[in-house]
Amino acid sequence: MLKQPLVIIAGPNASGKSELAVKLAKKFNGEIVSADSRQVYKGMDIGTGKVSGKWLRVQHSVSNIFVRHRVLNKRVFVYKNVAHYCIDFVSPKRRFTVTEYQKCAAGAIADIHARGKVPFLVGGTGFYIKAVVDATTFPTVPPQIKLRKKLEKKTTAQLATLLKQKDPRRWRGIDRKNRRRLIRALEIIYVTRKPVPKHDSATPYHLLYLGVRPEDDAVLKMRIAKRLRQRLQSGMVAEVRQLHKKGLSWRRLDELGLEYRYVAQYIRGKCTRKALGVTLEKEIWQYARRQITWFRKEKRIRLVHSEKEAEKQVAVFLSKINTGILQNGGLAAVKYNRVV
RNA sequence: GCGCAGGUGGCAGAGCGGUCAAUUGCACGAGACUGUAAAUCUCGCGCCUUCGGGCUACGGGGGUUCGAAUCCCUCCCUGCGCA
Repeated sequence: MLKQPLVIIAGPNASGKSELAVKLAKKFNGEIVSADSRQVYKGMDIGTGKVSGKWLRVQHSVSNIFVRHRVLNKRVFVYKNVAHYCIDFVSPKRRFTVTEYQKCAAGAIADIHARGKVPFLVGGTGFYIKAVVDATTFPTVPPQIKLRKKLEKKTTAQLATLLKQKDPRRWRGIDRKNRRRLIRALEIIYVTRKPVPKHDSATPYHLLYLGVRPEDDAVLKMRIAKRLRQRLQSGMVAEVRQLHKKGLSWRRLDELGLEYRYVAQYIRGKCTRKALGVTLEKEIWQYARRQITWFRKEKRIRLVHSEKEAEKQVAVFLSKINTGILQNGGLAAVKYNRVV
């Protein structure tokens, strides 16, 4: 079977991924699959920089002979007339996980392919992107709350020793000071009664992996600062208040990180408005650094510095792909109808 | 001008005769990442190094001592109180 194309657009916070993606998707008959661990949540809009799309009913009228489509009358998140998937669909009260994301994204991609369109995987969550792009297999052990509580009582050193006994191979590779990882590894071992399986992964797609990142750190910093100011001015605090009112505990908000963590602290009177701005700007920058570290490691990435360059890359990539779909112009016509 | 309290690495802030290139936190830098990933975690952080060590350092200068960031004198600066 032929591999289907997948265009990835990755980059740190505030690098302009979303807008670029929409432009490219429009131009190349694409649809967007978001790869953002926070934009999946409903009600988290301003703080995540979610595009201001709407949930619309969509009729996919596919006129493509290769496709036996199945999606009819589905609701789709649409922004600037481009469909977005894996976004704005889960309750923030719940803890969403990579595997769930993986299923959602893989499904969306298959669906987009089935309709003869090009999927654009766009986001800043490296781990999520990797899970999809390499179809990583995760051990099928869902989080065991009770077990975790028990393990949580042990010291980090104890956990490490335990893991060393049960699974030396995993122990060798793991970050031995990271309790969260140790606990998960042990959890897998206890449930499956076997060592943690080796990771296997293989790309099921033809990839074009694009990276966006401002040439200069100073530019990125400025963009972060500017964006933050806008968020704070346009209801960021109210959004967090609203989430809390709807039942998100402070603890949960803290876990959600960045804006959600620090605005919640501000609301609880733990810092002044001014201090909030300062810390957040710093924290977001640090986060961007972590993202960059992740993507730096990804050797398949091609850095693009402008919209033009990105367009060119996509054009060349798609023209090389020999699926027939793109050449014969059998592109699906899609209509989005407003849902009340 | 007098009295008191201080001046330590980018900042905050320990140390108060040797084991101090100097606890710690923050900032900064690098990195990890097998169902929380905006999370979680690690390492580095005066200068040089053949990684043994070497050099310059705790406001400036001078002293005491085998030895000072730590004690004394003096100068400069800062904060508080009195003028």
